Amino acid sequence: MPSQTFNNLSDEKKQRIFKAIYLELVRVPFPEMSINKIIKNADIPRGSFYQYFENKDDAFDYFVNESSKRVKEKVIRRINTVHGDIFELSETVFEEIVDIGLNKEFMEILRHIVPYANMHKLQPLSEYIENLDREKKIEACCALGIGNLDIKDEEELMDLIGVIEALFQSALPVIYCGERDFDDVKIKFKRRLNIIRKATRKAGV
Amino acid sequence: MPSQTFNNLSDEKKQRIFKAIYLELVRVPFPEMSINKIIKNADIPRGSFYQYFENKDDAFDYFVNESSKRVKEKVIRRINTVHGDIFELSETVFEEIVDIGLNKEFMEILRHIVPYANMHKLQPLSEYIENLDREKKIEACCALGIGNLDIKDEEELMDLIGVIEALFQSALPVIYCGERDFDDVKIKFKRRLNIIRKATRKAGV
DNA sequence: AAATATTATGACAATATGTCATAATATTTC
DNA sequence: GAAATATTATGACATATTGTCATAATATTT
Repeated sequence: MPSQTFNNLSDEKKQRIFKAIYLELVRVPFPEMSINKIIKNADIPRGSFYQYFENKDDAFDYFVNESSKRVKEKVIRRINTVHGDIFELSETVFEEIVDIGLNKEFMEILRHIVPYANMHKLQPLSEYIENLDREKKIEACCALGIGNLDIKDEEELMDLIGVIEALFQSALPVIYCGERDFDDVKIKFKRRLNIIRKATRKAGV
Repeated sequence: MPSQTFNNLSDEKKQRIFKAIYLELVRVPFPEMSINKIIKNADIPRGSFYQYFENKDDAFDYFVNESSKRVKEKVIRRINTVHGDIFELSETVFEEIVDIGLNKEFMEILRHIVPYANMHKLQPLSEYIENLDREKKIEACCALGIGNLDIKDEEELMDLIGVIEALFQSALPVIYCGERDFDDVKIKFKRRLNIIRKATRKAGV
């Protein structure tokens, strides 16, 4: 974790450092990420870097967390627009993420990050749900349309979300690691999602 | 990919180098893996290493491929012992893999490898099935008990296997990255697996 | 045995990382 | 508002790492 010293920094400086790491990770994959290049990009002395971060991993962690925050927020906001169907939500979000691949710079940085990032950080939905309090949780379940599904309790809900997120996890690297046919990836994801959909369909509906 | 020069090497030497990489990856996670330590372990000069492998990644790739070969073979053999139930097969294999975590050295090396390995290489079943010829494929489907499931064609079969492998992918890092309660992990996997099982149950059975 | 191809070798340049003593700046205390 | 204390900044340095390359050793072919 970044040090308290780092957290105390002005937003401008923090932003500058974030941008510097970003630039470096557009250039090379994480294992080749150079602290020298980062401090040069951010225009801070070497010693400062080590006052802010424990080491390379720490800086990378910070960067991934910070970035995943933004994705997470996007998904959370989306929950309330695609009302009442967790599967439709998943499909939409997946397609959006795939389409990010159309942006060359984004594609490149994801290719340089995803294989090295702790996958847990890329599971925004379950983390979000788990951290809600009871009342908010029920609200979220409504928004996700859980009521229409054959799901008994909270445990089953988390399982369902876990399975869907596993599908994300398994499908995304395919793109960031070379697959060119985005439509095919989308269709494949949809088919797999349908298996889960089928499993949670209420009898007689 | 390792060079032809490397492939031409005697089995003894190849084995020595494999072991040297193994030792290094027991010591530290992939990003800190030191070529210096490897050549010292393997007792080969620096120049040789670079004659065998392009770079660090290349050596790591070789190591992961070589290792995954063994897991793959184990799974393939298992297909023919656990007859007629792909879900039971999955469950058994999963439990076995989790129990590997009981061996401290294994636990450590997996922790140092899994997060950095290309996950595709850890999907032995779909790769195996896809590479079979028509006749052998039907045979394998029988062994896996596909006939008892609500599956129409080859595409649906590959989807099913894909989903199950996604569950593996998503569950395993949990162990190798710190989770201590192995039983809980197994139960969670089983529950998720049951969702898929439910989805592929033939109507009226 | 000469010629050719393959493999082995380790010194080297270039670059990296993490440490540390010290300087600069803020903040608190009296 | 000056002294004392805490926080942050700084860059030289020791140490380590990577990938290259010219050359030596060994195998194989002619």
